[in-house]
Amino acid sequence: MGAKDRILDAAERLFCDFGIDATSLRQITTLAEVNLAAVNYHFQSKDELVRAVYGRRLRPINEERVAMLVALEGKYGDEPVPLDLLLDAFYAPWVCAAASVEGTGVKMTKMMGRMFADPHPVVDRILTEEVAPVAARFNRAFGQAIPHLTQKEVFWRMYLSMGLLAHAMASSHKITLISGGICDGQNMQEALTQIKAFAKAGLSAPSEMENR
Amino acid sequence: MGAKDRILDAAERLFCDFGIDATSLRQITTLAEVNLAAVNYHFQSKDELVRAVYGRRLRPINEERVAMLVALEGKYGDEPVPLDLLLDAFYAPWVCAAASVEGTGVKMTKMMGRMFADPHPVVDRILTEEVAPVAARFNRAFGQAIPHLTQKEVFWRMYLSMGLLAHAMASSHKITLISGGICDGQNMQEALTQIKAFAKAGLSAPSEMENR
DNA sequence: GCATAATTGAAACGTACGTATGACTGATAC
DNA sequence: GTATCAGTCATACGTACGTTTCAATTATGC
Repeated sequence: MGAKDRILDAAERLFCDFGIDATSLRQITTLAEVNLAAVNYHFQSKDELVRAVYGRRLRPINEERVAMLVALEGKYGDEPVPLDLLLDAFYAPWVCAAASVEGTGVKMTKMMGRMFADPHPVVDRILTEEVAPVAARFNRAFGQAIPHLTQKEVFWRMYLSMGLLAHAMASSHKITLISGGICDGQNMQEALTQIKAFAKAGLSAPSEMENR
Repeated sequence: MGAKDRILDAAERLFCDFGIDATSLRQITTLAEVNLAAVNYHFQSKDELVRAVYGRRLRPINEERVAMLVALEGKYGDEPVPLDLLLDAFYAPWVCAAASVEGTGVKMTKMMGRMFADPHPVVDRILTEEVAPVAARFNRAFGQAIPHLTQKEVFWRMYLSMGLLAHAMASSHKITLISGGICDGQNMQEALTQIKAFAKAGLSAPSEMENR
């Protein structure tokens, strides 16, 4: 494995554990067993390295999400796609990706879940570039699946649904702590089951606008 | 207003916008118009300043949450408190606190919402000290309000309910962006309405365990 | 096999960080 | 009036940061 990939792996692992700001290039290059200058050679700056680290994971995830959505829309034609299946396309690729790197000991989920809360400007940019378009794509499908809601409500609920996953991912170890071990936040299958049940009910809830 | 409070205010404002790591003591003392050494005089270190900044806001919020819960439990006796009212006690003090400092231009919500995702060790400690006990207190009440769930499910759903608020708080500006201005994440009343509707349905969803 | 390009190496750059020091200020107490 | 003490100040300390430099090395094309 080349130096470039070793840097990406090391950076990812450290970003997950300590965050971007608290991770120095020297920590990264030490862990990757490459020279310090290699980062600025292969990437141009720390910011570009961050983009590369996120992009490497986000791109395939989002491609799969859109592919699943397109397949569902093709299957159901003009009818709305059932919420269950929509949520699978929305959530499952995240969990699969997380599971696929789990063996390496990388807690990718924490880094990904942090995206929405991270104040780092680079993360804002990554979110806009990589995630926002996919969200917009899904928003239409959710709108058709829950037609009793206004457009505004659909946005809100889809956004909150993303938040459920982000929260569970970002602070997976904390539910284990708080619950005294009853819940296992690291078990992504268990988490996904809970999240999906919660999100499905939340999305289907009656409109708040109707009552006015 | 004394130097100590001016430091707290300045630190809070900067932590909200840029995060803890990306905020230097020099930025804080410049904004607060105090000498650099004042931070280490009034607080002992940056870490202790962080604790003070969070504690100043968290303590009254959590006191009010518990007070509301106690009042509800007193009123309903042995009967379970309705979920609606429980959620009010759970959520409302946050929103009130956020609204009360809104006039100062401080986006307290972002800092608070970030708590669950922030990898900074000091934040972990704050969460354990200030938030975890209150969460445990509410968990019992939620368990009684949704008796059709297992203990494990109650934990999960309460945790996800906290996540909804955290997500909306931490990334309030991002839903405005993504939705193209249709939703207003800064409008905490609008957010609270959406979050409560979502959380109520999510919490009340049928058990996933029953189907096995 | 040799010219050329790509990559790595050790070391230094300037800057910024959190913290510590010791002199100075101004009020309060006796 | 002077001793006391909380608070402020300018300044320096040591360390670590991201980035750059340029020579040394390795791989590639012909």
